[in-house]
Amino acid sequence: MPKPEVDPTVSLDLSVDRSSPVPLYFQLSQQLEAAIEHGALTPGSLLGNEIELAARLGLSRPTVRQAIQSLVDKGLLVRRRGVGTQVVHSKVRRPLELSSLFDDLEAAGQRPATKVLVNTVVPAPAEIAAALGVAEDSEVHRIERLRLTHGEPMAYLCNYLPPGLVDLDTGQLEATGLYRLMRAAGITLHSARQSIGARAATTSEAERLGEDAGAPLLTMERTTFDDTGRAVEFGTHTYRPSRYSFEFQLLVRP
Amino acid sequence: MPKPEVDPTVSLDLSVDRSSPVPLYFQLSQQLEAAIEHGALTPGSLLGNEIELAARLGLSRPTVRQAIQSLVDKGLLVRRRGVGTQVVHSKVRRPLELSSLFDDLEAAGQRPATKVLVNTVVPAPAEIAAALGVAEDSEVHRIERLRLTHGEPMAYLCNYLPPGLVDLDTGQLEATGLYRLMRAAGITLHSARQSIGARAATTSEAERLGEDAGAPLLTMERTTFDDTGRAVEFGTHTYRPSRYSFEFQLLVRP
DNA sequence: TCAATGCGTATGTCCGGACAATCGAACTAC
DNA sequence: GTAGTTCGATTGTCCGGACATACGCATTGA
Repeated sequence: MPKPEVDPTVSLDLSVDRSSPVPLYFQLSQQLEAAIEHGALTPGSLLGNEIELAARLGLSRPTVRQAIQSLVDKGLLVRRRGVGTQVVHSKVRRPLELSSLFDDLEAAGQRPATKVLVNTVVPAPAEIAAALGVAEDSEVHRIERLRLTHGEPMAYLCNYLPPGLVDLDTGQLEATGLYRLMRAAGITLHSARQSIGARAATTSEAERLGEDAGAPLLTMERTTFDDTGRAVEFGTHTYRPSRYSFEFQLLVRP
Repeated sequence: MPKPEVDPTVSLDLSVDRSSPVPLYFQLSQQLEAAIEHGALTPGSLLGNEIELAARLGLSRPTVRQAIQSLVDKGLLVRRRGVGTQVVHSKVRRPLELSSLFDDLEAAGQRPATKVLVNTVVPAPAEIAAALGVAEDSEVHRIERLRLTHGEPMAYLCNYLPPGLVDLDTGQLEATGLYRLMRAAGITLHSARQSIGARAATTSEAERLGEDAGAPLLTMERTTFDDTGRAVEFGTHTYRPSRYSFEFQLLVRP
């Protein structure tokens, strides 16, 4: 007969600093997340009821709930009415984020390099104008980049940006990623509409990426919006499927 | 000189039914979402401050905040301290959900058809056993399906499931999607780890999908977890890129 | 033996209030 | 005229309590 699946309640030492400007619920959620990451809270273990937890920390229940809720939203915890809150099993981590290729590679220790092929201003073609929500033939930035790892080309990136948003210095573009430049320019990235497909490489694409003509390529088209809903970037990317694939984690919206 | 970008506060008739079992915050958020979808709340318009809104509806501010917060989480609204809450510009809609190919096609009016090629029980190969978190060579379900639209093959789906979770009737598999069967069996889908790539079709793959050998294929590998973190499904899918691409919307986690 | 009932427990929902932090605009001083 | 300041408006955070609802388990009944 298998053992019962619910681990016992775990008790660990949590504390909050009321003099800190960091919100209390955030302090708590960070400590809980660290405990989960660190293994102090094992998958399946119960978190102990909210009332008692609040009392132990000298917080109110709404504050504790807010901390727990943020972790539920991240997919780290599951609440069950009448049962309690428990840590999700398995190595289900890292929800899907609006990811930057540059950051992804750097996080993977790949030391990405970028070669800027084009950095200019052009009149917007119809399709790009529609995606960015600007007038056709109005001026937009156009940058083309080759992203390399270990000296080998990995992706070809073509991006369009509305004018005046960010200063596109070629040197900076080669040193860091586009998203970092945009964030540094005070743009709050909010959401993106993506489309991922595949197709056979044309001759020029193949040449750029060091593949044979007709080889399969992974393609991605993306329009990125800031927090007011303005389109701030449109890009078409092609990846060498032998060197890159999209990996992400989805959460079901309740 | 351009006009100021912030539209005036919009006032519309909202109401809640206290006798309904539907939570008040949910009633409100649904009405607001409908107003946004319907166009009564135009992009950029301010929602009016929370206090006054609460008073007008006879609700408390926390309840109103909960309603608004749920729409902020969905990406429909933006809060700005000292300014107010406004509707996001643009047609930024539909966040990314853990999607079912079957449902996606049906929503697109494609009338999907499914042909079950294999529906059997096999000893789990090492890779599948690891993904599902079961012992190697323990028994797992294996189903292979061909998904067609307009009589043409569109995708080849190979899935593995742990035993005992859901009753895999071939007739039902041809009539509906796997996720629907799982939900109907009481499984609460929670998250999935996906990997999307591309490669050239092998001879047998090409034959199955009606492509030429060497043609580019879009590939997807997915492990799905339920709300306790158990793996409940592992699948490898191949799509004809001329007939399918992945489209989704990402939200940035604040 | 097995099903129906009741109870404790935990989360879900909701209230009303308080103060802090931040933004934008009007205002003031130079 | 311009720069800095003040101030009103609005969301952000937090409290303490109340009742509703659902789940799991033990008890009871057939």
